[in-house]
Amino acid sequence: MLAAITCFAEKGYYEASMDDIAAEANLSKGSLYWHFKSKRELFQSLVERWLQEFTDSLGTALDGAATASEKLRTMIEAVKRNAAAQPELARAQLEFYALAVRDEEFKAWLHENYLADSRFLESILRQGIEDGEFREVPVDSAARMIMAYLDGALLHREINDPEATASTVLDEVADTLEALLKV
Amino acid sequence: MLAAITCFAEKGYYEASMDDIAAEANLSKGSLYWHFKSKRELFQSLVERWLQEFTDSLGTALDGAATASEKLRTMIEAVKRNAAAQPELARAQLEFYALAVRDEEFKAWLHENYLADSRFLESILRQGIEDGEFREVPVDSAARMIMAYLDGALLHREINDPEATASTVLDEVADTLEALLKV
DNA sequence: TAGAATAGACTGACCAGTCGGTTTACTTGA
DNA sequence: TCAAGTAAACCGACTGGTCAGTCTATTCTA
Repeated sequence: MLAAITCFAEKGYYEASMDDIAAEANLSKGSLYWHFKSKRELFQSLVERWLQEFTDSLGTALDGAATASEKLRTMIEAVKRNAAAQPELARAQLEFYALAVRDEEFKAWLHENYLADSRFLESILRQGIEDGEFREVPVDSAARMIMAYLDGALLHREINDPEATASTVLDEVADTLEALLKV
Repeated sequence: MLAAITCFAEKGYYEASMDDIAAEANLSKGSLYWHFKSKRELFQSLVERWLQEFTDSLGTALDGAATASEKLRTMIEAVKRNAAAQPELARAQLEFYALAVRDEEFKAWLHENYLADSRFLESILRQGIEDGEFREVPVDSAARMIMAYLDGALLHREINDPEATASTVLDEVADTLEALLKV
């Protein structure tokens, strides 16, 4: 699976062949197909693991964060950790979004995660507003905004500034969000 | 080229074959290759036109807008008009981003546009801050934030809410930005 | 009648997925 | 203790299909 991430990130889903992946993994094609019944399934398990890891990482990240902006930062910290743990994954992620547009199953997975993250963000925002820490903005659209901003920033990094680390980009996101949300 | 947009939007770059496009255009493959020397070149001219149209649309959009938030709205209006004129294009756009990650020429085009749009947004933000209309935020990161938010919102629409029109999404973006930026 | 435009059969490369056979590691029972 | 058994894991040649791009022949059109 590591080999697959490497190949997909380097060449993209369509241009990475199963032969490439097998070679990268020092495996024969036959063995590769012993473990995964198709290219799609291989990609699918990659995504499954990625989504799972992110959810876990987010869940544990909540401990200890008290104020809403601390929670927000902690959440972005989790994104950072994930990005740092597997830098190639960011590219594979874009590939995945492009595929998901045409794949109902992938789309459903992403949507589920999207809803979960939305709710999570909304609760943070609600708390922040109640505590007088954040401005009074509609929590639903603000939550969507944060998620769009996050994904958009990582997307733009790929295109406009591949040298920048995800970490740097995410620090700016955190700062900007705080500057915009705080009273 | 319309046929190509349709096919790329429906199937994606790799799964849309030149035969598909020729059929959609009621043309033979030979004729298609008489007009475009390769699949990449065909896609390239699509993007070229799209970027050009957006730049034009933006340029003319400036007339009549006085305050910074009016200008911001006018700009988003331009994005809306473009999206409305060719709904399939939004999907092709995501496809294009995914390709651009691995194509230096495409990447350079996007980057150029990105820089131009950044500068434009920064000038709007600067004006808004000077006029006391917007809060005092760093204009460079705020400009990046707006662009990331815009692209992110359109991306998320594809995945999470394909039924929503680009128009609806962009209205929310405009409102949210105003709510966050205004003093 | 030249050359712009179209037609569609054809080629060659590539690649997902298969298949028959081999190796490795582990169990079992005499 | 070890030979036989077995199943997980591996190997890579092969197949069938697809598709970008080519080529030659034909039809408009000015």
